[in-house]
Amino acid sequence: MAKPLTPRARQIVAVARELLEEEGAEALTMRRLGERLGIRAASLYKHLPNKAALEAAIIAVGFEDAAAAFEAVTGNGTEPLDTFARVYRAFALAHPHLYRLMTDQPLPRDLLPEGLEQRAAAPLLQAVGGDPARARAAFAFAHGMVMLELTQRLPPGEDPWPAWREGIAAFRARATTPGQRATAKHPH
Amino acid sequence: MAKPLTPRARQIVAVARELLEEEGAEALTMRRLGERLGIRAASLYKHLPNKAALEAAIIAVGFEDAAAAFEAVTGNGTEPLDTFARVYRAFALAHPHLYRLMTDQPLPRDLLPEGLEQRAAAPLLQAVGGDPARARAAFAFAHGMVMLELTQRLPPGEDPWPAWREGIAAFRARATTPGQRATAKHPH
DNA sequence: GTCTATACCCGGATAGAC
DNA sequence: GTCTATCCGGGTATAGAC
Repeated sequence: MAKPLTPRARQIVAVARELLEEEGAEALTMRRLGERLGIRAASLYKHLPNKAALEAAIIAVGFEDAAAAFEAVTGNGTEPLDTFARVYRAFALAHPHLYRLMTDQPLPRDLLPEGLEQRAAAPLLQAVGGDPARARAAFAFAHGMVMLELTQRLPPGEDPWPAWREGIAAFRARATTPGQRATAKHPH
Repeated sequence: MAKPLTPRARQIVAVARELLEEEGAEALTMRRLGERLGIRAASLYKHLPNKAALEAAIIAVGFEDAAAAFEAVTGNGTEPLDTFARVYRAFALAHPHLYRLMTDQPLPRDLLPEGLEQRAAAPLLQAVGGDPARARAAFAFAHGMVMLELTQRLPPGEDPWPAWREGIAAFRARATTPGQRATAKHPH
């Protein structure tokens, strides 16, 4: 799948990422990208087969960056789920357009390096104790919070952290699924 | 703000919604909409000022439908948060393109009827017991789960319900925010 | 590896006649 | 309230010369 890129192609992808991050998804066109590189849009096709490949390459570096950000803080002694949430949020809000490109559509898995998805997902799975369903639920929460922030769905000017704390606590507090009502387990 | 629509404009919006739901956001153009109505795209501007107004009107009816769906099941005896989750998910998956139009961008609040947002949000606030932070966290979870499903981010072919149950349980189990660790308050 | 030229398609919106 | 004609912009991508 994921064909390796030439050095020149990698450079083009790096500039494309800048363009995306600075001006948004609508600005990411072959023409505008050519402008930034000082060449014509047509010349790009000597380096990348089409726009989908360009986007897939940007997505791939995005996941690599995100995975690296997680790995940089694992095992630093802080509470794992809290740490995950902070790093996840920081990444998304620092790169909103990149984040949306990475999450808005089905992953072009056939154009992505093998194992990249798992690598990026591993820290959360560990943070919630290894249960995949719990990990997915916590991931949905984090993704949802970030999207609400990016789309300005929270009341304007309000601190999002109380909601973040609620979610972090919710996915940390219980050891396993309770049968029905609030019969919280005591840690002992 | 939200100017009232003429009956003809309402009909146009209804057809536009069909077009969106059946063919997706890229298909929602003034030309294609004109085709469905048997008129030219230019004629649409006699009824609606521009495309933004058309989208805002579609969003408004979407929220009205969603609010009605919640209100149809409130107080029917089932567990409130579970009920909310099921109705929320059912709406989003039944109208994926509409759902994304409603959530992908900041709300055009100045073009929407007064109070509509609150009306749609009320059922969840009640379901979590009235705490706004908790409600936002639970909403983020539901929104995130739906988006993961719509963007096919969950492992293909896997049942999403275990993750839904985890989240529902997570936001139901605790009574309030613990100070630091899982020192859940007892309901008394 | 870059260029020019071009094909082909699409979009939102306005003016003015009827 | 509909039409025609039009403006002006944008996009991906290919062919072939240099």
